[in-house]
Amino acid sequence: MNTDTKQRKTRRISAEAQRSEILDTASEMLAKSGPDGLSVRKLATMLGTSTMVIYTAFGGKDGLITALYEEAYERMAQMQESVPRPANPLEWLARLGAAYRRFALTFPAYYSLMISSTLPLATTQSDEPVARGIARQRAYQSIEDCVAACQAKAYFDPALKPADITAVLWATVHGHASLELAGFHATHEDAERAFQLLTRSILIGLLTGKGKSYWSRQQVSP
Amino acid sequence: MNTDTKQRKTRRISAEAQRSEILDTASEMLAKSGPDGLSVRKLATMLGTSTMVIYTAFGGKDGLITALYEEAYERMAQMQESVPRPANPLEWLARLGAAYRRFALTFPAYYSLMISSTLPLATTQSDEPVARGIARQRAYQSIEDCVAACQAKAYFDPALKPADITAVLWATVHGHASLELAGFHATHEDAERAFQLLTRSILIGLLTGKGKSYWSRQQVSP
DNA sequence: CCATTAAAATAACACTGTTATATAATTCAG
DNA sequence: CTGAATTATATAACAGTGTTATTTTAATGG
Repeated sequence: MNTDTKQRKTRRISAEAQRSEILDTASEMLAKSGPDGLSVRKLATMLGTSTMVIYTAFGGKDGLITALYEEAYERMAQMQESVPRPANPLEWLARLGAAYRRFALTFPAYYSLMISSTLPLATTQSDEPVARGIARQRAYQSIEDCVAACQAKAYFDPALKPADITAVLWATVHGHASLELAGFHATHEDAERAFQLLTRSILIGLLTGKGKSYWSRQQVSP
Repeated sequence: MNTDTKQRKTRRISAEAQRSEILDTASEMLAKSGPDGLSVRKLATMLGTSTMVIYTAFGGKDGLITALYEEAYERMAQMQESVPRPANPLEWLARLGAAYRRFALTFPAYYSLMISSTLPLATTQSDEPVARGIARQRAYQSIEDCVAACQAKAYFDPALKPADITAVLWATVHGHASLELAGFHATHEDAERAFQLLTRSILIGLLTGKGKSYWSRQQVSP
């Protein structure tokens, strides 16, 4: 019988355990010092190792940031999926929007990493960009499903392209979260009021007659 | 008579001319290589001088970026102010929103600099942040005036805080521009359709009954 | 006209990401 | 189980960055 049954260990711990250990420390660094404060050398020193372990595990800083990027979308996807799904898709949509904002405010470093266009975009080949697209897709899935449900109930115009509605909703919550994180609003109450006005307005603007009647009924007597 | 009538020249050209010469080259660099590609050393080499001239003129890279930041808001303000102002404020508002998007698409480097929160924010004292606030104020002025005009005509609910409406409109166009620049939309047509749907929806959602009647009249028979 | 002063060039410092080389540990074959 | 091949780590060096201290140069004012 072969001895391959014993688990392969590279050095002391498995490669994946080391990968996640690096990622954990890197995410701390990211949350504390921001994307610019993330240093491969500091990270290695903080881990008590050499810089090479980051290179063997992630290929370099770009690979590390890409991994953090995917981690950010993973967390976003989890937060979106953990939103309770009420019977009515309009209520679901409102909760999804609130969850998006909550994610941005809870993990500002991850969020700013997600939206920063100054990333290693055109890196090697069509390899990492694809993986990035997959990670994003899961985060978008909930809102796409919700839009489809709203159109199925004719709350939104079924003639509209679902992707267009999704883009509109995404731009709405993203625009607010981006401004709020940038310190646009003086107080938290101002930000809260603006978010409420924004989400209610875009909903009203998108709703059909059937959607509006349901919405107003809910608004009046909740 | 004194010899002070001759214009004081520091070296070869005036300090302000040198400042703008540096800023011009820096903006080219910014537009070509993005905020990360902006290097003090490369800039000095490109100018045929030493790095010290940037330090004497701007105090360092942070000061240079702050100057570019103000330049960006200056251009944004000019683009907003150059928008023709029709008699009806709703049409004006639509054109202001289109101008915002046009600015982002025309000067993506300046725009990404404006919205990048990873800037030398808490730098020295309460000196540069104030100047930054002033530069922003001018860019916001047009939309604030427009909102006030819309509320005066009761197109928007006069009971609402003008700042809230402004924040909503700003988040809307900013959210779309940010997503479009990040490559969210596959084609230009998709982006165009999404922008139209977004701006029309937010307007409809914000308008009062009086505003809606005017808007639909315009939409039907333009 | 010369002494003072301010600016620019030069060189050095502390840092960054990355890579080439050498060392150590692990794996695999016999 | 032992020796050879492989792989990961550590070390050191390279090219680049922003910044600062020092020296040199130019412009100013008495």
